[in-house]
Amino acid sequence: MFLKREFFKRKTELVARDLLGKFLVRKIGRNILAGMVVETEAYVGPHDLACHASKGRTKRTEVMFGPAGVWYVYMIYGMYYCLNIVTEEKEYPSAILIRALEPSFIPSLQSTPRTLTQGRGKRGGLLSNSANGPGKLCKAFQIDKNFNCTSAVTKKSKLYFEDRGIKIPKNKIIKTKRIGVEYSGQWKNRPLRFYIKGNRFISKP
DNA sequence: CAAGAGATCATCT
DNA sequence: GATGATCTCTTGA
Repeated sequence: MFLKREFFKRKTELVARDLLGKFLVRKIGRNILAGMVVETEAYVGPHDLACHASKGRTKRTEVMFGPAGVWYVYMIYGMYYCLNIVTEEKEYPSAILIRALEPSFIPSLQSTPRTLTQGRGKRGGLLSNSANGPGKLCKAFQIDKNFNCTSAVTKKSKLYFEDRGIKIPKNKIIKTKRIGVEYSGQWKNRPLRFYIKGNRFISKP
C-alpha cells in the first residue's frame, strides 16, 4: 500500500524512523524502479540550525512550510540532488532527507526484472553502491528539480512510497548524528540520523 | 586505510 | 562573493 499524507503529517523524527523498511517507487515510462529505504535524516523545524528553513522563509524553503507529503528537492555542491519529503503540519518547516536505498527487484513485473543499475557503470546485478548516498540515489532514480514541490501522496505521482509489510524492529534501528552539518552548532550532534543496523547499503557506518 | 582536493551552481548576503 | 544535508579520485603512510 502506498503511503498517504497522514503518514507524513506527524513528528518528523517518528516519520524518519518509520520510513526505514518502506519502499521508494519511481515510475519512468513503463519501467518501475524501487528500493527499500535504509537510511534517513530528520530536519526538524525552524530552530534546527541544520535545517535549511532555519534561515527563514525564502523561495527555496517555502515548500517546507507547506503541507506534508510533498517533495523537497534541491541541488547541492553544484552537482547532486538531494531528495526530501516534507513532514508535519502546514507552517511548521520540516523534512526528511532520504539518504540510502537497498535496490530491489519488482516481483510484480513479469518481464525481465529491473534492478537498480541506472546510476553508475558496472553490469547488472544488485549494486551496493548505486543508491548508498543522497546524491547517488537521486542519480539512480533520475530525480531532479522537476520533482521539487510536487506531491508524493497522489496516485498519479511518479515518485512515492509504499509499505510492503516489512517492519524493522526497534533494536535494529541505529540513531546517530547527521552527516555534513558541522556548521550547525549544538544541532550537529543531535541524533537525527536513522539507519538499519548491519545493512550493507547505507552510506556510512 | 585516512585525509584532502576539486568539480560546479543555486541560493542567499 | 561565499558556501554547501556530496561524491570520486588522488596522495601518502
